[in-house]
Amino acid sequence: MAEPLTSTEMAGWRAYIESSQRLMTQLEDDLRADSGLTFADYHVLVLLSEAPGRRLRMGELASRLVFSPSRLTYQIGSMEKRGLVARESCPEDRRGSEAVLTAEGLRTLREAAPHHLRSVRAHFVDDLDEAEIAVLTRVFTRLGERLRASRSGVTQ
Amino acid sequence: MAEPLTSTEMAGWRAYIESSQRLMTQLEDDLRADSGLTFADYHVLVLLSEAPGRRLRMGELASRLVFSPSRLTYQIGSMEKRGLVARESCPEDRRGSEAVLTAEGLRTLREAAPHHLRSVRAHFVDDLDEAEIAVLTRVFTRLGERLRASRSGVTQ
DNA sequence: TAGCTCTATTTCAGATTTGAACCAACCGCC
DNA sequence: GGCGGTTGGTTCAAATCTGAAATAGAGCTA
Repeated sequence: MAEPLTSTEMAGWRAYIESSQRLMTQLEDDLRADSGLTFADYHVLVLLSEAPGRRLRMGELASRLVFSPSRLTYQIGSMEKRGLVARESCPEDRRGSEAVLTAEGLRTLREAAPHHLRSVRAHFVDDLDEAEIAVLTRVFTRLGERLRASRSGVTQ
Repeated sequence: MAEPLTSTEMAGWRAYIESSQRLMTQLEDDLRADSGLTFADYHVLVLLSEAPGRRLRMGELASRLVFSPSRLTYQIGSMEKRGLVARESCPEDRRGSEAVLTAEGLRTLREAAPHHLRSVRAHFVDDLDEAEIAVLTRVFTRLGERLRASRSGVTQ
C-alpha cells in the first residue's frame, strides 16, 4: 500500500499508455490521408452500417462510441453536413432522434475500410502473435465489461 | 488479403479500442475529481519530475507525450498560468525553450499521485494477473519501439 | 560572412470537445 | 387530466486541439 504500483506494473502501464497514443496518432494520420475521415467518423460509419436498419438512437451510439452526449451531437452534425448520415426524429419517443447512414455514407465506408484495416494490420495486428491476440482480447473484453458495469452505477 | 482482418483479430482490436477509451474516460474523471488535473497535466508533471534538473526541452517533452508541437505550446502555457511549470529559454540553443517544474508543480504532483495511482490500480491493474501484465508490457513495449522508429523516418 | 537550408517553437484561424444549463417529452401517481 | 421527477438531446460559452504559416536561430558551404 506504500507503493500503489509495483515497478513491473508501472512499466506495463506506461508502455500501454504511450504506445496506445502513438498507435492512435498513426492510424488517424493514415485514415485522414487515405480517406479524409476522422477515427470518430469511421467508427460512426461502422456502427451504423452494422445496426438493423442502418440507424441508431443517439444515446445508444454515444454509449458505444464512449462519447459524451454533446460530443455526439456535434459529431453527427458534422457528418450530416458532409452527407454521410441523416438525422431523423424517433417515432416511438419524440424526445429522441436517430442517426441514419446515407448511401453516400455507406459508399464512403466501403471505400475507406480496406485502407483502414490494412493500416490497423500494419501498425498493430501484424506485430502480434496468436497467443498475444488471445490475451489482449481476453483482457480488454473483461476490462470493458467491468468499466461498463461500474460506470452505469455512478450517477452521484 | 480478401479479408484484411480475421474475425478473431477484429474482436481483439475492437475490445482494445473500446475499453481503452472507457478506461481513459474513467481515469480522467477520477483525476479531475481528486486533483483538478487533466491526464495531460499529470503526465507533464511526471515527466518533468523525473528529468534531470526537473526540466525538459519542449521538443523532447512533446515527443514523449506524443503531442504535436502546437499542442504542447498550448499545454505548457496553460500550466504556466496555473503556476505548475515555468518556461525558460534554453542557453545552448536560443531557438529552444524548456519547461521547468515549479515547487508548486512538484507539490501538486505529490498530492495527486497516490490518488491517481490508486485509480489506475482500481480500474486497470487489479483486473490483470501477472502473466497478463507481462504480455501487455511485452506487446506494448515492442509496439512503441516499432512506432517510434517508423514515424521518425516519415518526413514525406 | 553571406546565402541556404534545416530545425525548434510559436502563432493563427478554425474545428472540436467539454461541462453546465436548458428544453421537451415521458412516466408514474394523485 | 395534471403534477413532480426522470430521461434524451441540444445549446452555449469556454477551453482545448489541429494543421498550416510564420519566426528566429543554428549550421553548413562557398
